[in-house]
Amino acid sequence: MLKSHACGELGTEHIGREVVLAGWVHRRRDHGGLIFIDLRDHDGIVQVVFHPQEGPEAFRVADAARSEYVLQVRGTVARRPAGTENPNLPTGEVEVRATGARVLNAARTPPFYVDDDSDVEELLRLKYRYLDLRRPRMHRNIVVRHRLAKAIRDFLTERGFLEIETPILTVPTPEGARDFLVPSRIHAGRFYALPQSPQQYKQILMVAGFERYFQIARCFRDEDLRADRQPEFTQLDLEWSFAEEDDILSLIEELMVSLARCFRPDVKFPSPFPRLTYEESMERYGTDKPDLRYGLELHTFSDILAGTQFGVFRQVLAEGGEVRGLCLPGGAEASRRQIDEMTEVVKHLGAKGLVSFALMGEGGLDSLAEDDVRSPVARYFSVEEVRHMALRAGARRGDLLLLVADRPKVANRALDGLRRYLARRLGLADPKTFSFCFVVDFPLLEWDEEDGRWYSVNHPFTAPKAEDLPLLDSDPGRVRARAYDLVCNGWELGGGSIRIHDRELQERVFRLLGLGPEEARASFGHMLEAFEFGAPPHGGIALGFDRVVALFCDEDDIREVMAFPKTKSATEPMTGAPGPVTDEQLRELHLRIREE
RNA sequence: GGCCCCGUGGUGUAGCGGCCAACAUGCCUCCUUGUCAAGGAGGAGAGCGCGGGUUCGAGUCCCGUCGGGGCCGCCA
Repeated sequence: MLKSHACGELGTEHIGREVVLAGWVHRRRDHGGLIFIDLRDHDGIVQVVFHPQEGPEAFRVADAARSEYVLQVRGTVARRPAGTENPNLPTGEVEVRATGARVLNAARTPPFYVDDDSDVEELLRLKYRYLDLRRPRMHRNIVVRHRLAKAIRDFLTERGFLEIETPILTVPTPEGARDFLVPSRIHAGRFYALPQSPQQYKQILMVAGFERYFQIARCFRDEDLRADRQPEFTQLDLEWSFAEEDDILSLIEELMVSLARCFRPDVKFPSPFPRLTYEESMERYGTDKPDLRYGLELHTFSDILAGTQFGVFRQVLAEGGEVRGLCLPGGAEASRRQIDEMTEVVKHLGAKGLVSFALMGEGGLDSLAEDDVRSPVARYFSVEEVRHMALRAGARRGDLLLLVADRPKVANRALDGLRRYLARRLGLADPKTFSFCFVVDFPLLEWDEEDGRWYSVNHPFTAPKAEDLPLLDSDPGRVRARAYDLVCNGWELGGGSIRIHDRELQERVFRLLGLGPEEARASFGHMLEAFEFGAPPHGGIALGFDRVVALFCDEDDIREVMAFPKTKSATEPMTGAPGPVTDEQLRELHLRIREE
């Protein structure tokens, strides 16, 4: 080894010890007759002092060293002279007095500062990711990622779960996200698909009798990227035979609690995790992944406004739309400009506009008078209507009612966005709270207007709730699934379901999805066949591991917790992926590039 | 597929129709023995992503294009 100690581990207990360190020049402070170098390695930073008398050779090395040079330093750990301790550094009570040093490798001047504070363009960071990852925060994120993975493996191993690998080269499926395809050299015109998740394999493992499976699995989806979505990502995938909803939710709750206690003792979280139904979540928050750290709950006012004089609302209601909205406490004083901004937010999300009512004046709502209601459209609304809405929304004088009228889907999307916008603007979301919750009872199916057919909300193996089975033929849209999501602070951390283990029910669901026996056999024949050989009832869940890590690292973008993420346009600037291939490679794969 | 923001020395920004494109930081040289974003003095370094247009004149306005980012759609 070229080093005896790590820079970051040195402390007062090492005083007097001779050490050999190796690391990078984090910062160099040249006082002419005395040079300080902050030496950084994987574990941290320590100050090295170079005296021309104590180590003339070492001093010459320090004189020539520059940022990011790789140095080996021999020296003695010493207590810093009184008054020169650095409380900002974990090793700040000591320093290493260099007696010898050599340059292990010089370095070009880095394109950006290796420092947490420098705000560098994403492209540059990714192109020089090895420098970006040297920054303490990024470095720490990758370490935390590893520790979380280990903690999860230990937790599940203790509970009898077995980590089993599943193939990366698998078969394309018609349902779900766009597949990444890998052409087969041996079979002309045929393709492997990279797994969107190990879904089918893990269910087959249940049929194989392993009962408790998990995997920290790489997954691939060829869809557009977001802050919380990469084409290549990692799932904590889990499947459990003979388990029911409560077993899986309890297990996941226990797991998250143990991780939070261990990794983020500074945060609060609810116990037990609240569970709300999909319907309730949509009604109260307009989304299936609500941020429960703050209120601003949504309300429906359609019934109150059934006889409204306001033409815009009347028309929306006549067309089957809803008038929904929320109350912004203390918002009555909002400026025209602020309300304009809120209007922009909802318009960007598809709403036609935003109607506001400021409740002015003093006293209870009973005494609310026409003059107390300030609104651009006040003249179309009676005081009674406004009072009723205010009562339902729990509003008081001094508050602001904000209304959107549209198809439920659009109104919810707009109000969810408005709610998050307001929370961000007003700083309502406490960063020291993990507001975990489970959203349950998702609908099984969703009607697609464009394609004119039903789609699985989760995936085709999700079991319907037993009490809703009679609706399967009569009113498929109302059938609820035995599906659940884990949500935290507005992030969908994961989801899963109890699966169908009965071949006949599976075929009914396939039929509803427009898959006849032939097509079903073509795509899922292996599953159907496996289920004929004694499939145990089973269920599972998959958590977005990158999102979990980001949550624990206090990052709002999963790229910050991935070593080598991709850009928004799915490229990898360091290697240049995706790259071109030779004609010979194409020929072997039986492919030809079509000129557009 | 749609909407929005950004693109100026190595890095981060300012400049928003007209003197040699400014500031900070980094870099280089010199000075400096207790700093820790060390300090002081001096210096080099960009013609404003790319292409076209408007104009007497364009980082500055317009169109296109490329790249980065945010959002909607998409993501079983």
